[in-house]
Amino acid sequence: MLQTRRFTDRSALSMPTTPTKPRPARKAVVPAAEGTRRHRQIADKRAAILGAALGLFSRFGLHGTTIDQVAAAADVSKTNLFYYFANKEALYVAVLRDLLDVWLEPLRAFAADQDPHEALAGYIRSKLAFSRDRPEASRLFCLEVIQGAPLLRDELANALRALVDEKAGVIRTWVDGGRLAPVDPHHLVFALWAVTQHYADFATQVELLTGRTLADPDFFEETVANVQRIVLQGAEPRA
Amino acid sequence: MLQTRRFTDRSALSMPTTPTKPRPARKAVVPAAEGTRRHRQIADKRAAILGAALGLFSRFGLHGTTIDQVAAAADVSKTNLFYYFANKEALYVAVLRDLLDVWLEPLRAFAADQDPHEALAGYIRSKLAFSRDRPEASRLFCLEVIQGAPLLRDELANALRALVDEKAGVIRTWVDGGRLAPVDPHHLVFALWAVTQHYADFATQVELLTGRTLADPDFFEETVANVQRIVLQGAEPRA
DNA sequence: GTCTATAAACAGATAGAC
DNA sequence: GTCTATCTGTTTATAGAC
Repeated sequence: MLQTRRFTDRSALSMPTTPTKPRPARKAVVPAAEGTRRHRQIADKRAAILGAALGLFSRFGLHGTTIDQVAAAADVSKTNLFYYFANKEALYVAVLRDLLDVWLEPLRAFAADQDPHEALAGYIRSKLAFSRDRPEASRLFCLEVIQGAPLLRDELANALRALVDEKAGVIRTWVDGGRLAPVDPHHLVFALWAVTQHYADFATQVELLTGRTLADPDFFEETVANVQRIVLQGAEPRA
Repeated sequence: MLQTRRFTDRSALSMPTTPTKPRPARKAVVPAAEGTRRHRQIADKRAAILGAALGLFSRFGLHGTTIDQVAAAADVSKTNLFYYFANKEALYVAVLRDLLDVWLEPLRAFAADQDPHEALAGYIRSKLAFSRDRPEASRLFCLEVIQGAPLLRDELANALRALVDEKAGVIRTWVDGGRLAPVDPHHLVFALWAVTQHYADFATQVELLTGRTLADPDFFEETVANVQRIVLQGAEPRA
C-alpha cells in the first residue's frame, strides 16, 4: 500500500479531488508571450483545449474524462496538449477559473438604486439565458460544488462571499424599505440560483418530463415567465 | 486503437457513462437466499457495501471512486466485494436503484383532496428534511442527472414521468379551482425540487456563504420558513 | 512546437486455494 | 464465502528526436 511516488507541487488552491491519489507533475509550462504576433496561435490553441475540456469535464467529470478524449476533441495530440498544460489537474483548474468569472457576472449587475422588481426579473432572465447558452458551464460548476469544491473553495470563500454579502446588503435595503417581502437575503439568492440553474443542471430531466428544452424559444419564454411569477408573486393566489 | 475486449452484457438500462470505455463483465452473482437464517449476514454485508458506495460515489462520482476505496470503507476485501456485485457498474446501478425509490417518496404524498397550501408547505418541509438527512442521496442523484442520466434514463422517462404527470394533474386542479395562482404545474414542481435540493447539492456553497448547515436546527427552520414564503407568497410585498 | 515511442503504475477483474 | 496472487488493458505522463 505504500506510495513511492513523488508529490506534485499542487500549487495554491489545489486539494485532492479524490481520497488519496497523487499523480506526478512536471515543470510549469504555458509559454505565453509578447503583445501580438503569431503567439495568437498559441492563445487560440489554449482556448480550443479549454473549450474541449469544458465540454467533456462537464459531462463526465474530471475522472470520467481522459486526456486522450480532450486532445481528440480539441484536435491536438496528447503530447502537444501537455505542452500547454502541465497535467490533467492543471487543465481542470484552468477551466474552472475561466468559468467562475463568467458564472458570477449576472450577479454583479444588481444595484440598490434599481427597482427591486426589475432587478429580480432581469436577473432571472439573464441567469436562465445563461442556463440556455452555457449549460456546460453551469453543470461543471455544479459538479465541482457537489464534490465539496476542492478546487474552488478559496475563491468561493473569498471573492464569491464578498460579492454575495454585498448583494445581500442591497436586498436588505429593499426589504427594510418595504419594497420586498421580509425574506432573508441569502435564502432569496439561493432560491434564484437554484431555480435558474436547475434548467441547465437538470436539463436531461426537464426534457424527459416536458419534452422540451430552453433552446426552444417558446419554452424559454414560458420558463422565464413562470420562474419570475413563482419567485416574485408566489404560487398562491393573490388576495 | 482497436478494441479486442469482450463486451459486457450490460443488462437492461445500462448505457455508457463515458464516451467509449467498455469493461469486461462476469457471471451474475448475488447469491441471495431463503427466508431467514444466517443469510441475514449476506444482506447486511450487501447493505454495508451499498452504504459505503453511496458515500463515495456521491462525493467523487463513479469514475472518481475506486473499488478499493469502497471495499475499504465497507470493511470487506476487494475480492469479496466482487462476490456480491458482478462489477463496478453493477454496484453503481444497485446504489442508484435504491436511491430513486426513496428520492421519489415525498412526491407520492401529494393528493388533490389536500389543501394546496398545506400540501406545498409540507412538501417543502419534507424535501428539506431529506436534504438534511440524506444529502449524499440527493447529490448522487444530481450527479447522475447532470451527466445525462445514462443509467436512470429509462426510469425517469417511465416511473418518474408517470408520477409527475399525475401530480401535475393535481396541481392543475388546484389552479383551475382558483386555489393556486396560474402557474404551469411542471415549472412549479421544478421550482420545488430546485430550491429544496439546492441545500443538499450546494451544501458546501451554502455553508461557505452563511457559515451554517441544515444540521443546525435553527438554520433548518429558518430555511423552511424562507423557502415556503418565497415559493408560496413570493418575494414581493403583498398589496 | 510537435511528434514517436515508451515508461510507470494504477484499477478492474479473475483464478484457484481454503 | 473469503483470501492471496496475479493478469489485463488503460491512462497519465515523459524522454528525446525533429
